[in-house]
Amino acid sequence: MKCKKGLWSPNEDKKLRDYIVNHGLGCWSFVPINAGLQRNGKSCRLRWTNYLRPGLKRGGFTKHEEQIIMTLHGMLGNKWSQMSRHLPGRSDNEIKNHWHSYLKKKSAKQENIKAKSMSVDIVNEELSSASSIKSRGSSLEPSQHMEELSAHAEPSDYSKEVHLKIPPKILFSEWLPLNSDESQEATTDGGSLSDDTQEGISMSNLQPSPELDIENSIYDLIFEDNMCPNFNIGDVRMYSCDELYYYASPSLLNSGSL
DNA sequence: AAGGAACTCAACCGCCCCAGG
DNA sequence: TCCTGGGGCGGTTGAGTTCCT
Repeated sequence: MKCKKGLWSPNEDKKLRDYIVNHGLGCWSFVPINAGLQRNGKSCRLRWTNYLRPGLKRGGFTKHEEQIIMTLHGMLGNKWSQMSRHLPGRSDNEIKNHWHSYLKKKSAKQENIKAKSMSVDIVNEELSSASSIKSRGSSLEPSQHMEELSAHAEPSDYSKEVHLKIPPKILFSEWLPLNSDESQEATTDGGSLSDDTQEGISMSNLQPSPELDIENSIYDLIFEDNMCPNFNIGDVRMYSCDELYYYASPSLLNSGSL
């Protein structure tokens, strides 16, 4: 069979998602055959883990997440899959991309600043020891050196600027049923997406573990209520309650959960 | 407004590990 | 013990998008 490459079409996504929801995760080599996809097993696995898997939190990384990645990278190196285990909802590929596109430079800059400040310390040390010999010391006090250095340094959290320019988004798995009508539609197409009593994998088994922070709490709330909207919802931390209400579905609001 | 540079991100490639025959 | 196939992982690519001059 000729294997297709390149971007996945919505139709292919639907086939893969339907198959896994109905049959669960098994041997990836059989998935494309059974699901009627002209893809290889690896491609299907990648598409599922990086894009279709429920619980994926897409969009901009928060400062907290970036901090975790920076720390973990210092400890683990390029162990992206291990890092992803510490960041619920983030795939290893996403973390890797973010590192290469942004955090690597940020990390390098921080290292550079650290190295500069260390060299300034050494220079100052030498100057102060020289001043004990000569009556005149350095023209610049150590604190002045640091001021000069920090004037050229990037703001320590300039990621904030990026987040303000491009508001981070949480993308609730687009394909999840928006309402019962869609679930019904899915049933006619081979099986219900939300029927826990059905044989095979159940949606409850696919849900992410609950997190305590507000972001994930709201995520869980919407996810568990099976009301994932087919649009990107702005990162809730960036919105006022009124704006959040604007995005949330009526049934969620009526539940009084928010 | 246009064109090039820089960036983002989905996806592929190739290597490695491990289990089963 | 060797071979083979599946799965996981990290590196890399390339198309699309955004930014900058």
